[in-house]
Amino acid sequence: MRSVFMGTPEFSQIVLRALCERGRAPVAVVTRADKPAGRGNTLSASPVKKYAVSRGIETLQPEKLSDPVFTERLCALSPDIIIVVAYGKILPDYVLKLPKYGCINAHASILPEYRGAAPMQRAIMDGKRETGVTIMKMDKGVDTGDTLLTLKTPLSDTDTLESVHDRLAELSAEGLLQALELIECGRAVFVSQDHEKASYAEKIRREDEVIDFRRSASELSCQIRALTPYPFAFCSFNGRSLKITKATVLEGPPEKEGIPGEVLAAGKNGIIVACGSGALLITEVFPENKRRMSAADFVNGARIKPGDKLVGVIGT
RNA sequence: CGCGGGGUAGAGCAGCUCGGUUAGCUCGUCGGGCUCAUAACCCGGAGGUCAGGAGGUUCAAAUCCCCUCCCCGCAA
Repeated sequence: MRSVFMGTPEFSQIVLRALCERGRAPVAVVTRADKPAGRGNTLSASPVKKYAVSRGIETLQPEKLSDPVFTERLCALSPDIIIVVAYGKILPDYVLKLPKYGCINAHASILPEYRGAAPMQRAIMDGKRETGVTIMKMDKGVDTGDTLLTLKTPLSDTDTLESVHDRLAELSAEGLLQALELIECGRAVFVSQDHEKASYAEKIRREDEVIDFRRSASELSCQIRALTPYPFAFCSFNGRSLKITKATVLEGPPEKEGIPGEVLAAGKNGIIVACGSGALLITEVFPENKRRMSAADFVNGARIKPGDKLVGVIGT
C-alpha cells in the first residue's frame, strides 16, 4: 500500500521511524516548512524532515497545502492512504478525499475526550488515571472523525509529559500498524464518535504554566508533570523565574503550617513549600538563566530558607 | 544581525559597579572528635591556570577594554 506521511514534531518522528522500521515506509513525507527557531532565529528543520532526509525519503514542505505545485506532486504520488500524525495544519478537503482509503490519524487521547492541540498535557493536568491513542479516519472537523481503534495506557502519579509522550508515540505507531493491516484486508470498521461526550484540550498558554500555590499540592503536582520537560511550570523567586521540574506531594499531616507559597523547609532533601492544601516537596528546579539542577544545589547557591516566598505571577 | 543572563575548587554561588595583603560562602570529599548510634553536631585538611587569547591598559587585573569559544532564559 502506497502511503504518504504527514507530521512535524518529535512525536511524529518517533511514529515515522517505527513505521519505516516495520516495513511501512511512506513514499513521501509532508512536513512544516523550515522556520526560524531558537536563539539567533536560525532556520531549523522539523524532526520529521530530519529523519526523512536521513532515510532518503522524499520530503515536501508546502507553505500552504493549497499550493498548486504541492497539489500536483501529491496527486502524482497517488497514495492509497495518507497517515497524519501531528502535522499542525487543517487538511483541505481535496487532501482528505485524494487517497482511496482517505486520511487516517493517530490522536493522543481516548476520543472523543481531549480533542485538540494538547491532549497529553491536559489529561495529566486533570489527574486522569488513563489515556491512550485513537486511530481515526479524518473528516473536516478537528479530531471528529470516525474511529477505528483505541489503545489505552494507565497514568500514574509519577508520569510526566515526557514519559506519556514517549509511550503514546509508541502506541500510535502500534495502532497505525494494526490499522493498516485491517484496512488492507478489508476488515476495518469505523465507528462514529459520541459527540455529546466530546471535550477539548486547549493548547497550553502562558497562564497554564504559572504555579498558583493556593491550589492543592496534588493539583500542582499534576500541573508540573504535565509540563515537564517542556515548557515547565514556573513560579518566581526573588524576582527571577523559577521553573519547578520535579516535585512530590508531601504525604501525611504537615509538620508546619504556612501561607501558600511559603517555604517551610529547605535542605539537602529539597524545598518544602506550603500550598493551598498540603505541601509540595520540590526536588529539582530550573532557575532563569541557569541549568536545571537539584533543589539541594539551588538551596546552596540561592540561600533559600524557611519563610521565603515563592510567588506565582506572570511577569517579564 | 531578534532581546537578555552567564562561564570563579567535584556541585551550587559571592566577589567584578569604585582594580591592590593568604580569592570567600554553602554542600560534597578526606582525616579526627562527640555519640549506643547517625544522613546530626564539633575540629581540621586537601582541592582554584578566576572559560581561552606568551591580547590591551596599569606599578598591580577575577575585577577595566578588545577578540574567540561554550552554556542558558525570553521572544518567535
